[in-house]
Amino acid sequence: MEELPRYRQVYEALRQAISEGRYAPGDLLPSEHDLCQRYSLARPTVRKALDQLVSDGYIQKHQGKGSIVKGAPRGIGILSLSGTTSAVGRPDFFTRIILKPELRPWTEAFGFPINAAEQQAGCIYFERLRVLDDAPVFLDITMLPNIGLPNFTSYNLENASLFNFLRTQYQIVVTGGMQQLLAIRADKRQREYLHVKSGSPILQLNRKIETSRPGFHIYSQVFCSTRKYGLIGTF
Amino acid sequence: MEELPRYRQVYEALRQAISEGRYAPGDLLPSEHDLCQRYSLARPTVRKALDQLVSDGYIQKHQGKGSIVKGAPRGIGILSLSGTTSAVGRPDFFTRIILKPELRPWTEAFGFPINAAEQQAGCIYFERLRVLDDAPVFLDITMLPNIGLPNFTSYNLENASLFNFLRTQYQIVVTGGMQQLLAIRADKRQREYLHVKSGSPILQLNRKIETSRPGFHIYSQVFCSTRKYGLIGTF
DNA sequence: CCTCATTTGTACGTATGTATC
DNA sequence: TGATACATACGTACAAATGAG
Repeated sequence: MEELPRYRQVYEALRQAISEGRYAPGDLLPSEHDLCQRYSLARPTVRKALDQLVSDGYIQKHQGKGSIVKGAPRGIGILSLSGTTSAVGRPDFFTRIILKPELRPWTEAFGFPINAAEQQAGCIYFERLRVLDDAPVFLDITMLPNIGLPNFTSYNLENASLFNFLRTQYQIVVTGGMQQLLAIRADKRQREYLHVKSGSPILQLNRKIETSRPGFHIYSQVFCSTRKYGLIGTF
Repeated sequence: MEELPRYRQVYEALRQAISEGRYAPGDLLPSEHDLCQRYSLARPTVRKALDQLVSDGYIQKHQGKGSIVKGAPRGIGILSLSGTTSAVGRPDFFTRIILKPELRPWTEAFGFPINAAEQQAGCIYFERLRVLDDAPVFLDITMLPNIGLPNFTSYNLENASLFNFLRTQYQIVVTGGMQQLLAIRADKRQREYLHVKSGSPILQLNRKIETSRPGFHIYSQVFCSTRKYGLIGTF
């Protein structure tokens, strides 16, 4: 097991505390000075953790005042960095495999250009349905290049987060990405999986996800009915 | 005139260089060491600028390798922090006022709760249409509390960014926010302004924007036809 | 209105670890 | 293997905003 950096440990501890309500919205976090003492760290280290909390929307900082708790970002946070599973963060959220991972040639990558190495390696393709509260929420199509992923197709992704899976099995971590958003009319297949009526408007997300492995990208297309839940993001 | 922090100056310089193509996608930026010498700064300062470029999607960093230029984020970047005008960044993008700023009582704020001070102060309400390439793209409804904004309704927002306007006139800067995304069917009014057909799917964004002034929020609702352009964001 | 303690913001310098080539 | 480049972490100093008195 690998040790997290110290600033990350502080980040995780505070994030958890906020998520559990041990710090309520409107509260002030302990001052940077206090946190330094509490964790036996220097101020730049603590500040890095706090910066991360700000950019994730958990707190807001004001000079001369302190760090104000905003609370855990609500809703379905697929717009943020975390994978869908951890972003949604509800125990009744689960994943059903529609189409098991299989090897294919690349045809296209949701409008994103792919590089030569990816093209040459072929594509691992699979489809999943994300279900919340007994209702289908996301239809999720994923493609990734078949580069250095031994036995990928034989594993079971049923209820593991893809991002966790890549991290633990292959030491690949997500570092960022870009996404394009469209409003479309659901087609027949999407209607069936998402249980929406004919012609219903749904969201389409095309995502190109960067990883710690240079030149290795995850391409993902998500269809989402927003009738019950809107997608939520912070910035 | 106020001096920007040094890390911000470096950020702006590099951002501009990337936007203008002086560093092309795939290029390596100068190393942190080089940038330190070039700008006569210490490494933490340069690193802060680079961190910002990473989180804005301009570059990607890899340990042992360097900072790889990704290029300027493309498309209509309303999902990012910048205001719409600067995010779109095209000279043929402009703003038409549909409804001039007027004072109203608060009724609701796009589903977000508002605080007592905001409720008490009343609401400045206005509507704008954003046009690109002669085609309407956004219908933008904005509400903000009438707190410390003398003469706001008498100014002309026609082609000024709201965020720039608040910054220069009132020293209010945007620090972050949250947004909710929905796919909806365009109603009659939206169809007329956005020039879409009956029943067309469009995007609805509800945004609550935090500012440097504690307790002062901007509430904004954006309707967007994605037929020609998709919304783009990085994460 | 001013002062002062507190708190965050900016910036420096240094050291060591680790990934890449 | 070594040189280079980024990652983590420490300690220090001063500036600027806030809020209490």
